[in-house]
Amino acid sequence: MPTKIAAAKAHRAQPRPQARSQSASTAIEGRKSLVDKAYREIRQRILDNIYPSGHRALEQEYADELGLSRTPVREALLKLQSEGLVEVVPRHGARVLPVSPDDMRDIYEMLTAIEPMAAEMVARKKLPPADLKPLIDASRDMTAALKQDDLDAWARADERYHRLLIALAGNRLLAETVQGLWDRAHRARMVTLRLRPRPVNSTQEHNAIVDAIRAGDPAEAARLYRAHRERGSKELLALLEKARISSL
Amino acid sequence: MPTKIAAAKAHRAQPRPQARSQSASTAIEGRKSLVDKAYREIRQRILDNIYPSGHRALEQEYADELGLSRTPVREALLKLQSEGLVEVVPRHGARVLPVSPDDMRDIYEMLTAIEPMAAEMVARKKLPPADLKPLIDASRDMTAALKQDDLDAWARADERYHRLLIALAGNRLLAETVQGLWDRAHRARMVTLRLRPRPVNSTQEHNAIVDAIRAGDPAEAARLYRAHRERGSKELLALLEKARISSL
DNA sequence: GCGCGCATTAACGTATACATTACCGCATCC
DNA sequence: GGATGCGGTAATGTATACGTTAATGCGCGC
Repeated sequence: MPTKIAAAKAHRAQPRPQARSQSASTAIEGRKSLVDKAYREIRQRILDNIYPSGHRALEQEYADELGLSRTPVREALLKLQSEGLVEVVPRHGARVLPVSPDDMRDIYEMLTAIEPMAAEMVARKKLPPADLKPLIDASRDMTAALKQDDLDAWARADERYHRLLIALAGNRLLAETVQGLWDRAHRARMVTLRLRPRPVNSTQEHNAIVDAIRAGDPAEAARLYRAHRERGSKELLALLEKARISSL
Repeated sequence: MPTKIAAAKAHRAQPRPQARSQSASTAIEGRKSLVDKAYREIRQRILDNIYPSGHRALEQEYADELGLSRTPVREALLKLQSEGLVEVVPRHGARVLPVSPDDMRDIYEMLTAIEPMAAEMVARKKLPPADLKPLIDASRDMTAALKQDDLDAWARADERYHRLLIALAGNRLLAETVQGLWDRAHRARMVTLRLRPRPVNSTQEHNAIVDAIRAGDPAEAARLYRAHRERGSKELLALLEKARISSL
């Protein structure tokens, strides 16, 4: 076997010196992989609009921003692409995908199909009240947030409510699919949150759905949830249209 | 800028000499990326049962079999994981995911939620008969295949029917989601195809759904489709249970 | 004889090296 | 003036290097 000599070469990228072994510093808390860190960080920045719709950057640029090498960043971007949040274009970097009203319509059609089914399944289980407690809490938090005009808190409780409900259905595939759809629609929801009247209807509807579930009435739970989704969807799309928003 | 010297070092891994530049040999035909090659090859081997359900191998082993390095293989495996075909377990390699009856239940619950919605949307469109022609053809092919006891042809026409119907709904997200679900369930469907009575009901139900769509009756189309899915799902799961099939 | 802990090792996660190649600008030609 | 082709450059895709760590087996203590 020939001895391999890697000759010294000038290279394009500036020699970013990088602390390699940081095991002593981050002791317990930072246990996750760097792929995961990159994934979560980039995802969060997209959802928080730090990387706004259309934002585009090269793999190396994301890597520099996060203090990582390209490898984990690349894997994270591929995952985000599979979830529909970014688009990786070979020589142009990864672009944060805009969401058009048409996209929103598609997303809400899917949610209108899936979420009522989840509610139906939960109602059919006739769960003990203890299991429904977190759902009821979320519902109550929505009411409270609304009373204080804290729209962000309201939105958080809303998301929590839906996430809990979906989880109770006991179908992981369904839960993950719905979560992905919510992620895609997140920015649009945040924008329209302040363009629309106070979400009093939504909050009442959530309570009604919980009631139907507690009563063990699957058909009614599904019907109410579907009505909830259809109303919300219609309002949202009308808002986008009225505000002449062509993409978010 | 400091000149960087990479010193020659001994390394643990045996030096698997690898033809690096093969641009002259594979001129035109092999245009795809190696990630894509790995992805397609591994996927095909899974579908062809060359890598049967439960098959497990290390990244390096897949790489050796395909004559690639770990990098593209790893990306391909991650993609296959996101599609639900394999599971990557950190120190145990990538395992071809068995599909359990529980998995089938989850998949069919999703389909039961989504597909009736698609039928409803199609019915609401009141499409001209010409657009429904392919659907009707597929339906007719199913009847014909059944008459000839050609179960494979029947299954193909069945898949075609559903794919067409889904496509007519005009929601790409929905279509892709459903297609992914069908793919996951494919192996199970193929196995049970010959364990069950001739699918006479299915075929009739398909015709009824087309009729409802032609009549422009969304509620009825959805109702029929849902009934179709629920019956099919129940039959399939009962079969798996009776045959004591714990995974496929 | 059994279980616990340490050493060994190999698989992975990550960083880095490097060849290829698409893209961009510029110069030349029509 | 505009199109076209060429060279330079930079971004990617892939290979490889390498540190960390989980799994495994063995020895020692009980």
